[in-house]
Amino acid sequence: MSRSQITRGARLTQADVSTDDPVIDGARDDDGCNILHVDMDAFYASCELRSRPDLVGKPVIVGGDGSRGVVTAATYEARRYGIHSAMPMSRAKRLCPAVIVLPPNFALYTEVSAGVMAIFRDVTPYVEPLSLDEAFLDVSGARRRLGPSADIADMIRARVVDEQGITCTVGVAPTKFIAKLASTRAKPDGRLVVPTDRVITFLHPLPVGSLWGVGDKTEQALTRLGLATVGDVAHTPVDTLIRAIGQAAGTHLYELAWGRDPRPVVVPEGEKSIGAEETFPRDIDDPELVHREILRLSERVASRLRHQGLVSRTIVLKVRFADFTTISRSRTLRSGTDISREVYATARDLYDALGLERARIRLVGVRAEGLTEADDSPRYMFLDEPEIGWREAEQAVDKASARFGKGAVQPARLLDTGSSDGFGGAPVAPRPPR
DNA sequence: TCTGGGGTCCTTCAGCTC
DNA sequence: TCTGGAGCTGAAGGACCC
Repeated sequence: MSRSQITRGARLTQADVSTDDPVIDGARDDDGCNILHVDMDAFYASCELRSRPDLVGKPVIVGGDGSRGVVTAATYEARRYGIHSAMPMSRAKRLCPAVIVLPPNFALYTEVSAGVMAIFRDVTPYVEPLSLDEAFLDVSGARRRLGPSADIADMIRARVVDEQGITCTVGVAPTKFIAKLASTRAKPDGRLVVPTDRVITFLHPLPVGSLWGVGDKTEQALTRLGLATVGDVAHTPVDTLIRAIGQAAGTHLYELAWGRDPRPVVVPEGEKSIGAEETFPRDIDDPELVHREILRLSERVASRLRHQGLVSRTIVLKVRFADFTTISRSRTLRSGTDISREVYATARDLYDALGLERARIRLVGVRAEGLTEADDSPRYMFLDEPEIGWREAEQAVDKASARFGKGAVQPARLLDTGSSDGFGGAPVAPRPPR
């Protein structure tokens, strides 16, 4: 997306967004519309194109290029070929042989995201990020200072282009759910206001898959009931929905279908779990290789725990087999831990307890749940545990990694021994500081 | 066609305590 | 002492989101 394509600060007209939409704004009819949903357009791809202007206007996708990679983001030019995110890379290349594939650069996306979120927090303290590239904003207080919600939305769009060089789309509505639908409808590089009195008109013709929380399985269940649109769901007795899809989902969808979504914009308190997982380049059946991968993942998870000053009480091991069936096993510890060695010991125990004999494994994952602040968490010492132990040693490793780079210091088992297992190792010798 | 990686939430079931 | 129910917690798995 080039800057020249963007009508900076301009109010959208009906034609800017859609020519056949019965509820498109264009007017200042945004009373009661205090919620904004801001969504970056093809975020990862847009970040890449900032430094590669030669690729603007071309079909570009971001994603892993290995045999099992999937598309993480696609420019709108690539989407014209039917490419979308989560699609296997092999299929994307078949659909568009000329597509340009870029590897993901999450450090860059995190940096751009921080800049964008800072713009949001300039507008209102009530910002609820959903991911790196989207957030809800409650602007009910900011309206007194900055004007109508639609104007605030346009100001945000202009600032994101000016300061970060990418475009975004904003949905403006009385509730989070409708605001999100509005931004989806107005994409890319648009803004759509759905006033309170037009919510039902906007909502009911949409397919059931538009409802938040309706994925493949739920859509199939609703289709079996003969429900195709949101309006169909709204006119179905809630008990029928509960029988088909469960208590929570049934009542939730019924309320959403009538545009009722009382959830406020919540400033997040912190993460609830931290995990890492890895799909092997090919399915493996060697327990030693699985142990090594569990060690590598445990190191990553524990390092992130220490970095964020958190400890975890529950360690979860995830295993996906060659046929894509997935199981998980968990164990709750006596006290929270941020020690790689303990995370690994627990995850490895869980794996060994499965008693898998040469089962073909596609993926393993390690997740830490039950997170609390390390300072608040009591630590139970064992009698044979030295006062200065693994925790201090691993903190020293963290410092070395920060100075010399990731992988500068790591368990000997993870060093590349020249084996031909295909998973390799990490850099061995620490580099001297410059 | 052949499915990544990082998360959250919900449901179900089992075990424990009162 | 035994038994059943309620309530809680942990574990496992599924579905969903970006």
